[in-house]
Formats: sequence, C-alpha cells, structure tokens
Amino acid sequence: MSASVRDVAAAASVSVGTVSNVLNHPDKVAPETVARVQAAIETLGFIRNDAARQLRAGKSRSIGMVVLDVGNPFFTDVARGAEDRAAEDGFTLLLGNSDEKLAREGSYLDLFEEQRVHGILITPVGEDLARLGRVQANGTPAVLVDREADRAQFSSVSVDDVAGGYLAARHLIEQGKRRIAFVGGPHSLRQVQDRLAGARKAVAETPGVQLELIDTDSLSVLQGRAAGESLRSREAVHRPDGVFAANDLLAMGVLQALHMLGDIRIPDDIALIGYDDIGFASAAVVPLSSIRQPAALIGYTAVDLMLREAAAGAGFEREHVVFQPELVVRQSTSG
Amino acid sequence: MSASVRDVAAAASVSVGTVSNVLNHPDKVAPETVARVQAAIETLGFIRNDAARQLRAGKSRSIGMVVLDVGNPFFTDVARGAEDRAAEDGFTLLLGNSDEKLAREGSYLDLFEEQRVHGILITPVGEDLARLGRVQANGTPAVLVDREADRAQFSSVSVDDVAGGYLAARHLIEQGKRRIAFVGGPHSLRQVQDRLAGARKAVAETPGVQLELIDTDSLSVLQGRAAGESLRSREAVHRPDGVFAANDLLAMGVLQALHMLGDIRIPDDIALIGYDDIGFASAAVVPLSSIRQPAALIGYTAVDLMLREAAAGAGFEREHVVFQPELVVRQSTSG
DNA sequence: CGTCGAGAATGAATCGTTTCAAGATTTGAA
DNA sequence: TTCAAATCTTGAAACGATTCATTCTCGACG
Repeated sequence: MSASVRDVAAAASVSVGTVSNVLNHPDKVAPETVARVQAAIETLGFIRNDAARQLRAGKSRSIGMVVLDVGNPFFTDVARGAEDRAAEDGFTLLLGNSDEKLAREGSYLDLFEEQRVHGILITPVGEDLARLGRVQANGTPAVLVDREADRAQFSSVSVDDVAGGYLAARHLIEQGKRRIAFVGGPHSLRQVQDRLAGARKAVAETPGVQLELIDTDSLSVLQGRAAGESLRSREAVHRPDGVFAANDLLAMGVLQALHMLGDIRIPDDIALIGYDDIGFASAAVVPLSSIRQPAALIGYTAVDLMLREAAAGAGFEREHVVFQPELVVRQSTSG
Repeated sequence: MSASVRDVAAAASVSVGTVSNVLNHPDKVAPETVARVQAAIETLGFIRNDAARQLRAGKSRSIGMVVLDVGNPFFTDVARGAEDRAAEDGFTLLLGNSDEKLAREGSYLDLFEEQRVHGILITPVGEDLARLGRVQANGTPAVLVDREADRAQFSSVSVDDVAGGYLAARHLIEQGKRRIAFVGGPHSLRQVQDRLAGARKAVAETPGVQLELIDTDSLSVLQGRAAGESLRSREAVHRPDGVFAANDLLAMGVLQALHMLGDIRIPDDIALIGYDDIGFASAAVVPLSSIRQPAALIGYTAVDLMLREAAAGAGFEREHVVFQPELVVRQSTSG
C-alpha cells in the first residue's frame, strides 16, 4: 500500500541503508544526497513503519500508564505531568483506564508488554503485585504512582496518604466535630486504607470522638451520592457531624445528596472534606475543603524515575519519592 | 531478552508454524499438541511481540483518537464510549491530547500513521483538513468527532451546535435577559463558531436584544475566570444580564469570578448557561444550566462508523450522524 | 492390498526497518 | 604522484510472528 524505504531508495537512486541514514543519522550522509532522498520521501508520501522499526529496535518509544479512573481529574492531571516529561525525551504516553478492575488492569499490562513499551507507570488496583513483578523481571521498568510497595522491587512516587488522612480528620475534629464518618472503598485500594489509617490516628488522639465507616464500591460521584443518601435518610441525631470522603469525587456525591437533594446545612450540620483537591472542588455548591496532592508533579516525577531506571538497566537502585499532602480549607468545613 | 516463538517451538518440540497456529488458530492443531505448546509458553514466559505481528499483518489493532482537551470531562466521556465500542471488536483506543494546538495534533497524527493505526477519530483544531485528507488517502479511515466538514470526504458524528447555541441563547432571552454576552474562543474552533451562530440567530429573532462577544484563548476554567473577572470589574450597568459560555469549563470559570470572588447574584444579576452538561455542572456553586450532548454515544458511534469504513475499504459511502442537543435548566438561569 | 483424503505438522518466505562490516570515493599531506 | 585517512555509500543480515504450499500419517473404503 504505502511506500517503503526500498521504494524511496529506488526513487532517489541510493541504497536502503542510505535512506535509513537520512532518516536517523542525517549527519552521516552528504547534504546533496540528503536533499535528494528527502525529495523522494516527499513525492512518494513515505511514512515510516513503526512496527518494523520497533521490531529491529526491540523496544518502543512509548510509555504505558494505567490509572484507576480517567474520569477523575486527579488522574488526568497526573497523566498530563507524565506526558510532559515523556515528551521531553521524545516518548509518547499511552493511557489506559483500569476502572479499578483487576481484569482490565491485566489486559492493559498484557497489551503494554506485547508492545514492548519502554516502561510502565501504574496505580495498581490490588495488593498483589506479582504480575507486575514479572513485567519488571522481563526488563520493563515499572513505577508505582500514588502508591508505595515493596521498596526494593519498585520505584514509586507517592503522597503520604496516612498524613493526608490525619490532616483531614484532625481538621474536622478541630472544627468541633465529634461523630466522624469515613466514606470510601473498596478497601482493597491502598489509598483508601491509608487515608483511613490516618483518620483513625487523628480520632484516637482525641477522646470522645467516634469514627464510623461507610463503605463504597468505588471512588465515584455516584457512589458518593448513594452514601450521602443513606446518611440523609437517617434521623438527624444518628447522623455524623463530620464526613471525610476518600476522594473529591465521592465528596461531591455526598455533597449533592446532603445539600442539594436534602436540606442539610454544610458545614453546620455536617462538615465535609474530600481528598485530591481537583479543580472542580473549589467550584462546588459549597466549596469543598480537601487535601491537595501535587498531581502533575507526581506524573512528571514518575516518568523521570522510570526513564532513569530504563537507562540504568538491571541492578538499578529503586528510588522513592514521597510528597507531603496539604490541607486546603474551604467553606464545606468552615462556615 | 524474552522468549520468541522459536524458543517455544524448540521447548515443545514442534515447528514455529505450529506455535503460531496454537496462538491464532488453535482449532487447526491437535489438542495434545496445543497443551504441550501452551505449557512451553507458560514455562518460558513467552510474550507475543506485537511489532513483529503487526509488521506481518500490515495494520495494528489500535484506534487513534485525538481530542481537544483531556482535562474536559466531555471528552473523557466521549473517549469512554469510544473505548467501549472498540473493545467490542478487540481494538484498543490510544488517546492523544492536542490541547487545541495544531502542532500537537500534527504529531499525534504522525504517530498514529507510523503505527499504522486501524483508524483515527479526531476533533480537529482548525479548519484545514488537508493533512487529515492525506491520512485518509493513505488508507486510514478518519472520522470527525463533534464536528462536521466536507461530507463526501469524512464520516462524522456531531451534535447540531447551531441548534444548541440557539437553545441556550433563546433560553436566556426567555428568562427576560436582554444584554447577552457570548464567552468563547478561539473562533478557529468550529464548535465556537457554530454555537455563536446559533446564539446570533436567537438574538436576531427578538428585537431589543444585544449580543456582545467576549473572546477567550481556549475553552478552559482559567480563561473563563479571566473573562468573568473582566465582567466583574465593569460598572454594574455596563454588565450583561445573561452570559452564554461556549462550554461548561468556561462557564465554571465565569461562575467563580462572578459569584465566588464577586458578589454578583446568579441568575438575578446575571444568568449563566454553559455547554456540554459535564457531570460537575450540576454540582457547581450555583448549579449550572447547560446544553447536553450525548457524549458517550458520540464516541461509541464514531468508532462504529470508523470500523465500518475500515471494513468496507475504498469507495465507502461516508456517513453522518447528527445528534440533537438538549437544554438542561438549573439554577444558574432560573432562580 | 492399494489408494485416496482428511487432519496435522512443517519450514521457508515475507513484512520494512536498522545496523554494520566492507567497499568506494574523495581529500590532504608528503 | 602516491598513500593513508576521512567521508560516503552499499547491501546483506537480523528482528519475530504469520502464512501457505508441501509433506507426512493414518484410517477408511473399494
């Protein structure tokens, strides 16, 4: 169908090797020849076949990334940062969405391995990283994003979620709230576990504070709304007076159920805080307090580590970058 | 590095052809042999090299998609629909973000062509589709998303933006607003042109209604906030009483500037309507009226058309699907 | 008992690019 | 004028999976 190097070579009356050199090492070819070959490329509409190129190279110029939810602005921000760093070195970022499902995560991992991707960035769904370990063993560096694990095996870029959870819960307590509810799930997600652990710590520090768990199936607006509705349907005295949602999407859902569909005052009746500080949080019905993470920087750093690991080859000393989260107070907790 | 079909063949004491058959046509191989080969694959940790596979096949199992802004939930919704349809036929969606920049759009197009992608879905940045025409001519079907153009050359899935713009502006007028401002840009985007054209039509229908244009550099929250601030800094009498933003991101920005940073009442002082009806619109400080588009369905349909075109080959009769937008009234226009 | 055919397995050829050792040509110095 | 060095160009080999014309093996049937 489309022209190959051979066709270009014939049209320019040179060998295929020379065409390839024009493409990849133009300095090794006489200027006049370069011009002739480029003219031929132009007239034939030649387009490099990346498959053949990769086959020879053994590796692609792509980086694979698997996130938990592309619909979550936090992850698109991370991806944007990752893309920026990748572009600096001429790599392309391939974005996959696991939707918090192990099966989908697995098929993206398969795909990326088959594509001989340069490296993988992943926010894993579960605790079992054996599959990822195999990828790593096959020579494809994998970096954990927004998650830390076996420090010797995987480099990681994360945020101290325990500290973040602590900040959130303590803030609610400082606002005078005593019956705190943690809305989040599934608990197989490390992020959920850690944020809850931080909250537990803050609760334990202050006598008389109770912590209630409200589980969700995923970290989505819809699940948040469901959780909020279950709270709304309770008698007022049995409701918590502070809600800490495991991320902003959930918090937005809770907010919708309590404030917009119900007549519960935020923050007077119930104070609400989320996590991630996505752009939309500040523009919510009641501007949402949240825990800010440096999303773009996380992505940028993750690609950076990955590239370094790929360049260093085996025996690379894994690195671990941990950012500190930051409390952002808005009206949803401070009237 | 990693095992090849040849290694597997040796380990299972069969020929490479047989290994390939086990992988692709297991029914053509004796069950016992299949088992033996699969065992070998397992123990060697063999992973198909997609580059080699594609090289032979000539085409990849991927579909390329270029959107204007991944940060815009509208486009991630479209992408989600596209991914679903692609997955039905075993294709993978590669998502690229042009960020409304011609250069980035071009480099994604290059990349996709080099990867011999099965087809391309694109919301083009500018009016010049010559580049895309060349892609099409080289045998890669391209479908326009959220945009219509040369009907004979490209299939398209779009929403009647003129009708949408009309709906939005007429709604503001029906709410008694007479000094309408259209916030949007760049005008090189067809979406912006069309929505404005619709608004103009509605304005022309009612005597005594003025339309003012407030240009933005892109369709982002930040640009919306800037536009809102310029409005806020005016004397009240010179402000419009109705604002139609070219998309919800802009509208959210305007909302922040007017309502949260200023003390302008929405919708009493200024009514505000956006476009796209992204999920966050309903949860805004003042729930945002908007024009709804069937995002996921647009993506789903676009892949469907693309796949049909790819299957039919040259001489395919281009198809054009146009959805009708829908007015969603919330508090930002109706107190 | 010979022949035919279905089913299974084979392995060389192929896809298009890059690499690299070897050959060809030019340049410059002696 | 000659030779070595520097500069260009060449073309075959390699990457790894898939295809397909061929070969091989049985078993059934006349």
